[in-house]
Amino acid sequence: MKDVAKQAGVSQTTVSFVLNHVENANIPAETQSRVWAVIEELGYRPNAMARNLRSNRTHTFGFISDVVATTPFAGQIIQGAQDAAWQQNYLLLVVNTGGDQAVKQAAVDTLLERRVDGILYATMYHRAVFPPPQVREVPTVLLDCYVEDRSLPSVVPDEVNGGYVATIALLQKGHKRIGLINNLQPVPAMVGRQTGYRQALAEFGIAFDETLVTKQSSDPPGGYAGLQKLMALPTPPTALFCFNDRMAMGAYRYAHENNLRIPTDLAVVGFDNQELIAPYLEPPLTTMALPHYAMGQWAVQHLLALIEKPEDQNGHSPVQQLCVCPLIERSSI
Amino acid sequence: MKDVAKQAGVSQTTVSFVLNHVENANIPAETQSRVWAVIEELGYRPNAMARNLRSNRTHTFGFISDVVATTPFAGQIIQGAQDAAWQQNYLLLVVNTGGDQAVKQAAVDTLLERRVDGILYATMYHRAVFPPPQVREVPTVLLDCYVEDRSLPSVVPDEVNGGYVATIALLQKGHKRIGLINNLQPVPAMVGRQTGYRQALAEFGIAFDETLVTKQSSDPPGGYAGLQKLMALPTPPTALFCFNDRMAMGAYRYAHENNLRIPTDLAVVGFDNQELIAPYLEPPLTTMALPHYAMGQWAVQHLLALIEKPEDQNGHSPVQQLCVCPLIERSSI
DNA sequence: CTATTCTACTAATACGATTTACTAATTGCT
DNA sequence: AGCAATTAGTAAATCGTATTAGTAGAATAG
Repeated sequence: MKDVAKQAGVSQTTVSFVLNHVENANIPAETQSRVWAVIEELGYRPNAMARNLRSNRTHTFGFISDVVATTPFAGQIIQGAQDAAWQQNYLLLVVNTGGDQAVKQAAVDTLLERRVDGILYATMYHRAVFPPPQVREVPTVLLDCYVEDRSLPSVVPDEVNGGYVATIALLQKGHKRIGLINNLQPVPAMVGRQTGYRQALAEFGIAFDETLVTKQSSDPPGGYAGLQKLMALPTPPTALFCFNDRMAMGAYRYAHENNLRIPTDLAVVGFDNQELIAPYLEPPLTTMALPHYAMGQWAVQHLLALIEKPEDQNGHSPVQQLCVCPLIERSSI
Repeated sequence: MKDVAKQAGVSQTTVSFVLNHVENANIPAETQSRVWAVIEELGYRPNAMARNLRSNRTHTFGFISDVVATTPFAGQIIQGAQDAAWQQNYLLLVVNTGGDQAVKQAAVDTLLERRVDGILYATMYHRAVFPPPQVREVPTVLLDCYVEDRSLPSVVPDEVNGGYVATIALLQKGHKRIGLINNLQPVPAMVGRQTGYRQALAEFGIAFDETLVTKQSSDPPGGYAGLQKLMALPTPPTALFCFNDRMAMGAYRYAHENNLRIPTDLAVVGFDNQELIAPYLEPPLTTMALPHYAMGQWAVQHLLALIEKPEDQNGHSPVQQLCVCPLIERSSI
């Protein structure tokens, strides 16, 4: 910067002013273009560290997650966050902890040392978390997770609505007996989707039949076993809502092996819209998409809002945002 | 730091010395523990920006990629890089360009402004790239990609060996007619794997039969069509090597529909070890894994080497590292 | 007993920006 | 013409650390 100043015949202060487009610095256009020309000529690149040190802003967010970056499930979370951040001239410092509590702690410490302007704390699937307390030293938003006492802002999929929409789609095709192959673990997705399922049934005046829901491991074998069990019922279902696409994959297998035609004999809707599975099943699977990209975006935008106008926050309890899961229609219902 | 110094009754310099475990500073153990105690007490956290500014090292690498973070294909690349970096006290600043050249340019500029110690330039799949020339201002390694003139170090999968190993696995089971459903685009993976396939055949004294290789789109329909074509041959193959698991998925479908039992009537080996597909096909698919994690690790380690001892590099042309693809044995051969 | 080395520190500077407070020259207004 | 306001800048302080060059006193060597 000193060199630029010398070469342009101005002070270093002036260079800083033109570089930052300072409004009331009264630098005439002519001088400005002279400075810019020298900047170009010397290939000057401002030093972000010095700038950050002085202005006490890094334009960087920490992105902490268990294993998000790794999995085929939630890469879009990062993508959404990154895109939104990039648009506002922010960058993401990502660290995957692998679920290790000590690493989580160390990660938060490192990020705070580096003076990130905020923290995104993400998980691979929707669940409760217990982040290290230091995250509260800086604006933080939870991504695809939440704390029990809701003392931090969070964004998660609207599981209830997801279950509702999926079931409604089946009901609208005239189905009256709809099986639900749910997850074993009582995670929010499992509980929420079943709630939505019941809401939809109620809306169509159909009584909830406990025998139509079965809990299985959340993989293809689970889906296979689930459908097997449901088809053994006195009045088997004509439609099926699976907790996820992998289970739907197993259900498909059972259907094929037992000459059940999809969607004629059995309509199927999945969940997750797994890009490697759903479109390629035979027939292509109708399923609910998780709004990973949108959640990532929302998290960054909210973080920015918290930073720009913290006063908006005053008095309100931290936002707990729900993102809707869109129905992806293919050919299985 | 000043506050710590005051409270501990020493100079700021001394605090800095104990903080950094400076060897020949002759700070007696007693003073050191006094300082540490105050650090603890005040909850002092060093300011990385100031430190970086002074020492001109950020302990940060830029990770630029087209869409790596996003895809279910290569998330492990990031994971490997991140783990290796974390171990050496480095963090990753990731930016996904979405393949846009202007964004790529801007990304490099931003990272250089932030004075990253090095750049990792990654792609979703093995191919040639043309990174912005400024990456050369700082140590850079190409990840899962390379430049035509080999003027930058790179690490990519050993495609030839991969094709070779896959084919050998089939040959060792006694197969003599092995079909190859390859990709349409002449990418390194397509060319390399076919080369390996031919090498393996040659080693077993089997003549290359052009009619046994077909090029198809790299998705399940492509695999389906490919197998269909091969089975129409006068002497159809008894084994099949697919360019990837998704094509193998399509081949499976054709096999099932035509009462070809796997592996009895037809042995199949895929490529990619796609975690959502390969283990869940019926029977589980034997396939080649891409060494994404290992490549990410290697890239970071090489970057560190370039930084620590740049002199090792003198005279040598940039390393072009190949990583072997391990065979993942399941039940399809 | 003096000269040297060692121990345990500290003062001051530099890293590369941003920002505040100031000034000299010009312009505007009555 | 005389004073205020505006224009076009600049000097200097500051952000929080690392590091160099030193220093006062104690220990050791000759």
